[in-house]
Amino acid sequence: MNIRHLTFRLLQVYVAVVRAGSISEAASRLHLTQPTVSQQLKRLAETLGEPLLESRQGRLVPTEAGAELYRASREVLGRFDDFDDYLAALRGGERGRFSIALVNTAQYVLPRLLGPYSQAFPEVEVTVHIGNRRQMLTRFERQEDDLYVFSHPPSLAHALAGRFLRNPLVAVAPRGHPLAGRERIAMGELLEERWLLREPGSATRMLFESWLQEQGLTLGPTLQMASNEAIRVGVASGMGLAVLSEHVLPPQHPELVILPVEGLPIESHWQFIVRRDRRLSHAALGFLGFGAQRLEECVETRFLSNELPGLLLRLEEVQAAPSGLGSDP
Amino acid sequence: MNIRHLTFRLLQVYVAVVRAGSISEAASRLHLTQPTVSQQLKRLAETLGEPLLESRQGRLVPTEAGAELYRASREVLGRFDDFDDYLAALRGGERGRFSIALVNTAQYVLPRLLGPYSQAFPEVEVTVHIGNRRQMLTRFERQEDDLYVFSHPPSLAHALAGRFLRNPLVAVAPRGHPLAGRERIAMGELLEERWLLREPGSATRMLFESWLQEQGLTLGPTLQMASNEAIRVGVASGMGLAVLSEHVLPPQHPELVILPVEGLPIESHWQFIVRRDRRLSHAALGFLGFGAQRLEECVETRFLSNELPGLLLRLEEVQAAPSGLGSDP
DNA sequence: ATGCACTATAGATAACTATCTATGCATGCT
DNA sequence: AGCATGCATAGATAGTTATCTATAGTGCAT
Repeated sequence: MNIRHLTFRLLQVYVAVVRAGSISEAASRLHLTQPTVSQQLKRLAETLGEPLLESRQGRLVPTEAGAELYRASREVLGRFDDFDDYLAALRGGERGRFSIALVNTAQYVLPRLLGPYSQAFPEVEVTVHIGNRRQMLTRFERQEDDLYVFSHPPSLAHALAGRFLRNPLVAVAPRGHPLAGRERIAMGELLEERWLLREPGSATRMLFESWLQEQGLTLGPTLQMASNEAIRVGVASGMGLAVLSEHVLPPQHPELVILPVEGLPIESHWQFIVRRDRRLSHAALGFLGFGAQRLEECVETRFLSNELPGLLLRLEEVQAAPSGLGSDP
Repeated sequence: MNIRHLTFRLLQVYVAVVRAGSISEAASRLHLTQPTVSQQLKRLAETLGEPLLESRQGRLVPTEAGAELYRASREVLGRFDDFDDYLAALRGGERGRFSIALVNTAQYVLPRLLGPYSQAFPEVEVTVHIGNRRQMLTRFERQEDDLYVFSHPPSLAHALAGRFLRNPLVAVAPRGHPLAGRERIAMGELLEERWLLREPGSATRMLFESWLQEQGLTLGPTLQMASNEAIRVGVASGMGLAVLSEHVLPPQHPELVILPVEGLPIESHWQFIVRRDRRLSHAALGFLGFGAQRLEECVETRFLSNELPGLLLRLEEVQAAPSGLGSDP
């Protein structure tokens, strides 16, 4: 038999006939004329090289071969119905997978959004990659992920961005610091202190350094630690001062104080970055949609800055019809 | 998605592409040109409304939807390969089912053929119906079975016949019968004996009675029993005489003797009868073929009379191409 | 025997499919 | 920069399919 020209439609028609036990009846159920169904059947039987139905007491009954074809057809059609459901779930963003790459500092906050999302969409597999800004940039260049979180986005030539959270950088000092009570402090007064800095390649450090440059200031003694946590604990235990994202501080932080330095906090925003040239998975889109709607419930109001609806709109323009392949940059 | 125009061919092509990881490679494996495959893919993706493949480092890799389609396709194609095997087995007569209707007396002999056949083709389901000639005729009229075994076939207008076994009817008497030693006996001498007869509608009785009529004889006292076995035992225990198929007698029958009556044995043959208007199942054909080849090994040589090869030839002429339906008389 | 219900066949047509060759475009290696 | 490789698009064509209307044949029930 030549399977090539077998269509699913043909199987549907065949199944309908077996169920109806009559060609005419099947035809009317399928909204076709009787000769159409007769012919389809004939062609099917010829394709398979076996008669499929016999008339028995006025009712059409499958032959041995026909019965097996009926079984096969039902399985096959059922399998494709399942596939259809799967597709629907994919499209609805209820299922699938996406990966998201986070700049280190954002890991303190993103779970607030990811957690509720995963609860709502347990069938979606999310992969989270975390590293410093430089590492994330590499991933971005290589297009390894669906979504990226940066505070300062890289070139937006191939990407779209949407802010979703304020990320203020503040100066912190240990609780007993001499200037802790002051209403206003000039940065100049602090240059002789020892400063704890993140490693080069970190976004926090980059922001702090370019701020210093703007102010025309240069730090005195510094000490480098590759982790926000380590720095926070270091400051608390008197090793020095630091500029950190407010999100790094626990809600209660009795052993630390925020210094009211003039020009601080450095205002920045975390944003979701999406490559324009990579098709976004439905699941990732679903996640952004979830954020657009539910961000308010997930993060503290004072940090809120939800540009996600706008991002989604722009995405819709970019992501259009399906083609055989997703394009490759 | 519209499943209607989905062909198995399309799925085969898709599977080939996923396996090859490249359109060009798949095309060459399929002996198609690359644009052909490109287009098929495009159409497939459009039918399903989702992109199926992405280019990743020069290799085509399925998307989420594509991966699921690949799974579904393989299952579905596999299912139809199985179906194909099933068909092949059906065609080869290795599998399937048929039913055969036997005149009572034939049940002593047909198992000799059916037994070895079933051993050789254990996947074929055989149904055997047994009854007297009249009952079998009814089944024949109603076309309830694939094969029939008669000694005298009904009208052959709608049927083909092929002899396969001699069925001589002999007169039997109890061992001590006064005429048992004689070399030749005239039927006339036995008319006053009591005769045990099968019921009306039995073939054995019919043959005996028409033979008597030819001879211009009439029986004296008779006694009717609806079973060959009962009659054989009845004769052995002195209830009377009988005319029975030689096949009814066990190989050794010390308590019975065959009387050398003039004009006996009545010669008849069992034959397979096949309706011309009913498609014969491959399995039934296989059974006849088995008989044509192996009958010699299954029955005693003195009963042999194998016309089955001829019957098969005539059948081949009648049974032709497959049509959507088997025809209905 | 007459009619009803069902199936098969014929003939027509618009749409679609499979397949090709030729060509253009992007990517990545050297 | 240039070439090789691989994919996409365009245009052509023969063949196939889906579907219809009209009509003929068949078997069952009255």
